Amino acid sequence: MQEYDLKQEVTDKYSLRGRVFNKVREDILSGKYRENDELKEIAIGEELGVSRTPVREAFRQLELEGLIQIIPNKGAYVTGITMEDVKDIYMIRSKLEGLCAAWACEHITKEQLEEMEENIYLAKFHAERGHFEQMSELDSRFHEIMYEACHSKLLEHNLRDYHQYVMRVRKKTLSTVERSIACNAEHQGIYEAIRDKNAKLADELATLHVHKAYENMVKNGLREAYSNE
Amino acid sequence: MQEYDLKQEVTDKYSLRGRVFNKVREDILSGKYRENDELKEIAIGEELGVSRTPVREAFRQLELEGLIQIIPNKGAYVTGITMEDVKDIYMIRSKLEGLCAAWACEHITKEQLEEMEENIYLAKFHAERGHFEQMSELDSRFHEIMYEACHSKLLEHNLRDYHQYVMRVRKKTLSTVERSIACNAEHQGIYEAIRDKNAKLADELATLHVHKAYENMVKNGLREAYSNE
DNA sequence: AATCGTATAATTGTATACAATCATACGAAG
DNA sequence: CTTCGTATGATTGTATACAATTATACGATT
Repeated sequence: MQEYDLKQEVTDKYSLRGRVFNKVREDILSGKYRENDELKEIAIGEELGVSRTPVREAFRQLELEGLIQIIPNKGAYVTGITMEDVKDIYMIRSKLEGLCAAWACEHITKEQLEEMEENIYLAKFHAERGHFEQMSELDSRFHEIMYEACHSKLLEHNLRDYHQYVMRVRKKTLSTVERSIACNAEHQGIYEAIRDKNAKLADELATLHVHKAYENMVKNGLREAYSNE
Repeated sequence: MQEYDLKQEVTDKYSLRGRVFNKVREDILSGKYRENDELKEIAIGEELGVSRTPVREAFRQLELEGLIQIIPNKGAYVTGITMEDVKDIYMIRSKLEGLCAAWACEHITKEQLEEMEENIYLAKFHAERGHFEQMSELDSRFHEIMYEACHSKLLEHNLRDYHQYVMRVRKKTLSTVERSIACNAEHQGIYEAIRDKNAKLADELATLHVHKAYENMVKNGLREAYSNE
């Protein structure tokens, strides 16, 4: 698993296609490209200093991820994520994170448990002080540990994808001290359940955690969080 | 949504890349290519009478689907699906099909409900007579209707992907008269719950349905079902 | 003035040529 | 006999050329 990720990283770093893929993906998720924007192979290629070939290959991947839609002989158009999609993703994630937490009970390693504990400890510090950048990082990492610990490459892949999708939105959901503290407390609960090998509880708490995150986002105004400022 | 599917169909039919993608995907899922087989661009290209360019683009998509792994400057290797993966997929699907059924309660159309009813009626006929080919078709279609009816392009896409993944295995799970009849009865239950807008029940029944399918598969010997005869 | 058709430009689809990287085989040195 | 290094071949990565398709503009016709 680490091996695969390593390879992937190498690919992304050293192949032009990987660089194009990551760049365009980033630009779509960050909002640089907006819905229905047309992505032209030559333009993207020139911007990154590569020819059309790696751009095209990257486009095919982006299409499969659902970030762009390619109409044959016509062009590539940014699909974007609607508010409906965001809601759907949170609902799907709540189910899958529950499954993930339950599976993690069986497969998590001592090292992963220790990293979780450290993560929560550090997050407590930053949560109280409103260090939202660090909180976002720590939150991402907490979930990432769980994805790795569930020991299912399919579930891990699936959850990581969705996580990326809503990354931009998710950052905003941690932008209050109250939510940061509550979020970290929920992490603590999930951690303890996994540590105690209580799969049922871990499932419930992780499911609830994602629900809470979504509710908080809605409360704070999904519209503003979602639109590009 | 139909529009997208139509476009996709057109792409697959008329573009070389689409043809290559479908062909290789089919060959992997059908077991023609086995795990760790190396797929060479030139060989695949010659086999289908196309150049390397569309082959490479198809490979990038297959990589993202997780069906092959591309090692930079080395080659493309078939990943295959392990028995562990199959189990994971069924567990994931059981959760997501539940969600799908629940959402379908809100969004299903009269036409879709009618097609479900017809599907179940026809399946009863074939189930009792052991027409497994038709049963497999009908079963796929029943779930497909649900995917469309849930009105979430993300969930629909996700479930369809997994469905394809285990298609080959799934066919075998319907290879007894007893299971065919039980399966159809479960469909009937799900249909009625959706028809009555009982989301909670629909969720439970759909979740259980996938679990039952998996249990049946295990009982009938997952090993034989999975290996290539 | 409006509409249709054609010509031109722009863009994507595919094939091929070349560069870079990796695997293999063979021979020399120890 | 083993091992290392080099050379050769095979394969992938990228760029570019050409073909096919689509969009646009302009003029002719009604």
